Amino acid sequence: MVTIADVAKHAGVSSSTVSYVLNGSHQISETTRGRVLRSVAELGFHPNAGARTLAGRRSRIIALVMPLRTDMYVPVMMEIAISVTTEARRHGYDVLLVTDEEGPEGVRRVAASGLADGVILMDVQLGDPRIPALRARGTQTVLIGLPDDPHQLSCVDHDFTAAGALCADHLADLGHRDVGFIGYGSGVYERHAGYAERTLAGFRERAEQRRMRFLHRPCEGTYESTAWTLTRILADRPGTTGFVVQNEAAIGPLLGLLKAAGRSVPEDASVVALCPEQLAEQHTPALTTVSGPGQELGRVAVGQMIRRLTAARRGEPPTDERVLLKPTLTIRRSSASQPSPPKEPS
Amino acid sequence: MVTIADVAKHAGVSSSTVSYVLNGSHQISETTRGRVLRSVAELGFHPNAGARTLAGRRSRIIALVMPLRTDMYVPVMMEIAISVTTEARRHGYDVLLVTDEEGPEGVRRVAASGLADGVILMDVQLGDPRIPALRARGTQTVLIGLPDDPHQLSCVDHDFTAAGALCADHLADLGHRDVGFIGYGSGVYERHAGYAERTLAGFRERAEQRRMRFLHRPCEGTYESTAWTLTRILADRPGTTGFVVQNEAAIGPLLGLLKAAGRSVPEDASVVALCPEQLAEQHTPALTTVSGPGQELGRVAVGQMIRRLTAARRGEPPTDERVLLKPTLTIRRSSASQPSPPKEPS
DNA sequence: TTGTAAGCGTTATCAT
DNA sequence: ATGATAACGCTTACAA
Repeated sequence: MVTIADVAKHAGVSSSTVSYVLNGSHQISETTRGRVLRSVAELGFHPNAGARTLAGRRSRIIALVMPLRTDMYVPVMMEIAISVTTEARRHGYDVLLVTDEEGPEGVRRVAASGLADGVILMDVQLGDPRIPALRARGTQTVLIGLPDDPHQLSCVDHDFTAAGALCADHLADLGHRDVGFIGYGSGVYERHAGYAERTLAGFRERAEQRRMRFLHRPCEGTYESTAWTLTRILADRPGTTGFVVQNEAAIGPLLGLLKAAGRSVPEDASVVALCPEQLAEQHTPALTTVSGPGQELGRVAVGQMIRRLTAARRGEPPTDERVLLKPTLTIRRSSASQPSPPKEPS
Repeated sequence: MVTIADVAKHAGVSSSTVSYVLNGSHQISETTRGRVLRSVAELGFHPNAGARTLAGRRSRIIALVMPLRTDMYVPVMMEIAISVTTEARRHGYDVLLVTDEEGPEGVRRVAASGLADGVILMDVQLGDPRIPALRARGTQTVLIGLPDDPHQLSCVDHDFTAAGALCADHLADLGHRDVGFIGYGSGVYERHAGYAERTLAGFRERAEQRRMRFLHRPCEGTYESTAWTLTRILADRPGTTGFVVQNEAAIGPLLGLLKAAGRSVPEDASVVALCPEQLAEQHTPALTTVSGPGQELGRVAVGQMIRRLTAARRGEPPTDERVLLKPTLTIRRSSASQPSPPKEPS
């Protein structure tokens, strides 16, 4: 194994000088700097991670905690994991994957052992037990998702409220008066998953402002449950012409069912999907979507973490940032204006 | 921070004794063992990761290298990542997520710095440049996917050949004579992705044995490409009654198109999907599938890695294991026997 | 069975 | 701008 001492000898300097060059922690003359760097390359030196961590009191590792539960859309989680990893690398950090199978003890372990310098938590629940544990330790924490109490941590999430509102606006703009909101399975609402509740709230408020009537129905996403959901909506409000779908799994079934019911999209019914753009073109007709920037979530989270870590190292109090990413409406072919609404008394 | 010395003092023993208890590396009397463990719990001691790594010359971290490219089915990658992580934990290891964005340099860095004790590579390509780098360093390596040269490493994969054969057998058993194989996009075959080629080869061989005729057509998975693929198959072989779909994205479109074409499933056409069980029930009719155990892949890979690491630590040469996981045929409602094949001259 | 002490390879402090 | 040197907290021979 080639050590920093080997490099120092090869370059004819002391090992501290090598360390300075590699960490940029001191001013070093261009001459020696060049010599050191050449030696590093020539010998193929890779600083020992354990020694660095021990001596420097930081691991340059960020822990990313993933939910085991997968009612969240899996490709989205993956996208976040990858963007977190690549962004972390850009800042010289590596990412440790932690599942919450270990529960709160897992994050405690990686934080307390100094394995990770900070923790990014995905899919935060209301009253999440991991958060007090991290706060107590003073561990730098970033949340993807919004907590009840954002004190002492940073967080970033999609602006689901705005996403819901955007759906409502779009359908209202098109002249729809009665719309159905096909949500996630009821379990998701029972756990008070923030993304589901906020989307619905944003939609509800805007729908009311725009004087649309709407029915919200949970849906598990199977063909049968989608059929049942659609049937109920159409039974309760036969005049429904607009649909918002949040459960990705229900999109395919819904389109099939509408066609089967003789309602063609977008002529007789408009569908707006709350889903990643990527899925939009896989359906027929291509879906009008409201979606947030998936990659951005990971990038922003890492940025927040780096800032916290940097501040903490300088002895400054980290800033508790709170970012909501604006969603985008992309109009494709599954939504169209509702040409002749039956006249009704205002 | 509470150190091993604190624990030792609190328990009235030496720090090595604490270490022995925690690592199980020596016989320790039950009495002292109990006392040490109690002190550990009472003080909330978490051994410092950096120090352990430095002194023990191992990090207890396994690097998992994920492909950035996502033409592989994303939920499957996620499933592997999670099963690798949870299984690694059961053996006292953590998992470092590495994307191959850094290229071969990434794995080199992680291995050479001692950040990770071993590397698990997903989605291996023929002639993968990362493998020689790892081999040269003597880094313990496990592949998920089959390499051209399995020398000095272990590997595990689904038995795609068997999966292809299973599809052929099932359709042959049902009496189908003409079948269409709807594959991945042509890019996948051009890169010679092992899983695609092996599935097709297994299917082809068995189909020939069973005297079935078949057409293989690549398919990008969009509705349009699926329509085009189906049209071509039916134009070339109007008598086609069986379909094998490997591209998950094409399943939904295919079912829709068959229905639209007036061919009901399974009465007029059987569909067998090569996909995770999870997807099977989301479609109508529920899909007959041939699928491999997703979780198992991660588990086996970690098992292989642990064995390699253990052997290496003992100075023994690790065994180069090679495991292929048998797929399972699950008959659901999308396949049925072809009742009256038109008589043909044998 | 338990204790002593020598590393492990860096970083950081303090000189120069 | 560079160099000595003392931590950093644990593991592991070796000793007792």
